[in-house]
Amino acid sequence: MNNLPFRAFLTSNMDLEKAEIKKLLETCGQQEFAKGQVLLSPGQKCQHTFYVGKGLLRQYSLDNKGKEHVLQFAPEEWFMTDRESSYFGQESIYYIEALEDSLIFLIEEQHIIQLMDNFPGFAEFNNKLLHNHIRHLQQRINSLLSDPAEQRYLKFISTYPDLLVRVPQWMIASYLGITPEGLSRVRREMASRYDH
Amino acid sequence: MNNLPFRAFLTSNMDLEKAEIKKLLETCGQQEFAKGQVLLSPGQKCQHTFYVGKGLLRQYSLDNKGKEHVLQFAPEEWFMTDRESSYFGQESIYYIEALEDSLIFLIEEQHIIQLMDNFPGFAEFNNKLLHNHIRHLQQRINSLLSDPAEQRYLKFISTYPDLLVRVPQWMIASYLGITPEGLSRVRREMASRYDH
DNA sequence: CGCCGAGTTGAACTGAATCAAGAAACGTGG
DNA sequence: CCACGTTTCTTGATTCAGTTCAACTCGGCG
Repeated sequence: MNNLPFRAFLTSNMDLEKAEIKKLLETCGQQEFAKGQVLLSPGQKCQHTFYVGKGLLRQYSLDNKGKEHVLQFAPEEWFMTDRESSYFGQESIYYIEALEDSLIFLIEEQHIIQLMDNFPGFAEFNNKLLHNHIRHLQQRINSLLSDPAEQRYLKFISTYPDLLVRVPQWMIASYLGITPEGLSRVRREMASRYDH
Repeated sequence: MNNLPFRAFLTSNMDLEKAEIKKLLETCGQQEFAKGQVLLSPGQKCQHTFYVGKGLLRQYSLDNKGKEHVLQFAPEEWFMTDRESSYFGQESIYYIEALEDSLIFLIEEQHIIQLMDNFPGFAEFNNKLLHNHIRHLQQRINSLLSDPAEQRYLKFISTYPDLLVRVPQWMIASYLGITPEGLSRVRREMASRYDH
């Protein structure tokens, strides 16, 4: 079966040896999701960590007024899961949805634990992923606390230039914690400053 | 030497065996910090993960207007570190400061890696800590995106009831992403609703 | 006693939300 | 390939939550 995108990513990672990669690829499934398809809904337990081989996922919540709030995006070569749910076994409060037709590799939490127990290299690999995740979350919190809307938008652009063209503007607004109208105005303001 | 608080915490953790605990306690140092003392400043590399045996730490950043923003608090039995710095080796952009006279256990990143390599149980322990950290950060982001100031305050109270009395109000305001005046008004509003 | 940091309060202000409407882009079926 | 409805984006008018600035109180502490 064609697990090339995932295999290539794992191979490029220095921490992992052939045996570990083989074992991981054996135990993980893969599945195609059409644009708009939902991989996880509130109330469900998140069973997998998703690796995005192709396409784009987003995680979002719904507040009590029915408003969506984007927690994160995951384009190619990113992992996405609701760790609150998949690791701690709680019911999730989030949606995970495919924003494009996507090829997803699915890893079960128990297999991650097993691999960690058997391969120190995999434990370090996993450790690195978690630290990376924490780094992003921390930077985002700091930005939400410190920066006005425009700066958050600028940081978003420089961190995720590709998403700018793949994701509708109102979702970016949601990710930034402002309304679509708000982001529209921020953009107009920026543009007007630029051409005098 | 008296490493009892840390030993007790580690012993109560199911993942860890005696040998691992012994090794960890051997390699980690301990130090007392007075109230107000700074454990990490911007520009430095964060060399340690801090375990709080007694006392209270906070991590905060300074924005370009000189305003403080509290990233997190760490009371007894919590770990604190700037993982962006200690793991990725970058210079930190945060302060870590003791809010009370504190007894701190210091663990070096390299020792964590070593323990992970030698003890699968420790890898799982570490894994759990990281997942816990991620869970908190994610919940906070969701709250910052979804909830108005008052709800964020209510969540803070129910999550960290003890901090309410140990931390000055203006720091809690900073943690919540509002001004001290803002929080003062929120509290007045809540109180007035309560006694009619 | 006097000082200083913490908390409160009021008045004016502001960044962003809301509401409503129109324009542009997009997709789908005929 | 066009026609249609739907979604996205923009714009304006209004409202609102929360900020800013300044004054005042309170309690602890040298």
